[in-house]
Amino acid sequence: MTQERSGARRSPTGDQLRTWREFVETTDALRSRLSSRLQAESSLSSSDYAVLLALHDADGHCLRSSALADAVGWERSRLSHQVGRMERRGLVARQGSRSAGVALTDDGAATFRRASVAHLRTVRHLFVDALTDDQLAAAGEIAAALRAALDRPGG
Amino acid sequence: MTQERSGARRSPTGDQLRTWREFVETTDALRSRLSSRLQAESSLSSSDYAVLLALHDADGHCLRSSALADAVGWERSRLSHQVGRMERRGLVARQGSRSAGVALTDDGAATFRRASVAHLRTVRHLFVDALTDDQLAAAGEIAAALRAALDRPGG
DNA sequence: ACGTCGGAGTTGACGTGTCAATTCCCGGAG
DNA sequence: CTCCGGGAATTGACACGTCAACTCCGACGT
Repeated sequence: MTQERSGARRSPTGDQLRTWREFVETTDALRSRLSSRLQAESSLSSSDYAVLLALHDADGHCLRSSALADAVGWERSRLSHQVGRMERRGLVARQGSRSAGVALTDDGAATFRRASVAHLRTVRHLFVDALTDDQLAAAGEIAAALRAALDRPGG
Repeated sequence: MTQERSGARRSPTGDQLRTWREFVETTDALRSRLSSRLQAESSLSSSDYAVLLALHDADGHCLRSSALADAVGWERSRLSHQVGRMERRGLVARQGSRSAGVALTDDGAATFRRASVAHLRTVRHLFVDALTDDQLAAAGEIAAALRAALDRPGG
């Protein structure tokens, strides 16, 4: 990897900072574009979609809260609020008492299937097709390197 | 499900989708890590920081709302709410009547300077130092390519 | 059996982002 | 001068995320 450049902890150079800003602003814009497309096409937020996806992939279209939180990688309380809102809209249903699990309703499953077609097309259009094969591969490596830095103890 | 023959609008392949998910989840995690560091070190949100940065760079530490909205790339109403909150905390001040502009207070300028040292160190640590020189360059190219796709008419 | 301990799940309060009004101000037409 | 149109800026209502309580329930030791 990058070896120690002279000073231990000095600021990024102007070029590095420019790259950083371009990178973060663009990924932000991409995220928000995808989210508003999803909203416009299917009346779902990205969070809604993440939950529907996790439940759709799950056995019996049902998961316990903790497994679901794990699958989407969220805090418990965030999930609880999210599931509450989705339950009000009829996309999911809580099973039995306190800790039985969350299940996709038929409506939720149908909504997800409809949404995912459009969503995947958008992903292809704005990400996959926007990059060359080399760039796509590089994007994967960059993500892995960033993830490694995040997971490093001092991260 | 996926037909081989239809070229134009088919779904991403499994590999492409994996890369996408890894990419988006990692950039998300990076963003949220930076944001919580900033919060812990300086009691500023990323939005606060963006506004302070734009004003700090501005002539006279002051900008009209529309110029500021432009600089940070936000909706007007989002900016208005944000400035209102920051004004309550004494970081910025609205000038005169309705549309004169927003200025950095001394407190805001000092807070920004203090925050930026720590923030830039974190950026260096989690982004610049996490990537090889080649990866950093590739990140810039990827951002440019994604930006181009976003800006394209049909985007 | 009884207590109590701890983790899972929920709730409430609050800061934040978005959308749809609404207000304010300015410049031109009558 | 007065009225009107339109853009800039603000506001309100609501969806969302986070943090800190709080509730529930089952496991364990005695």
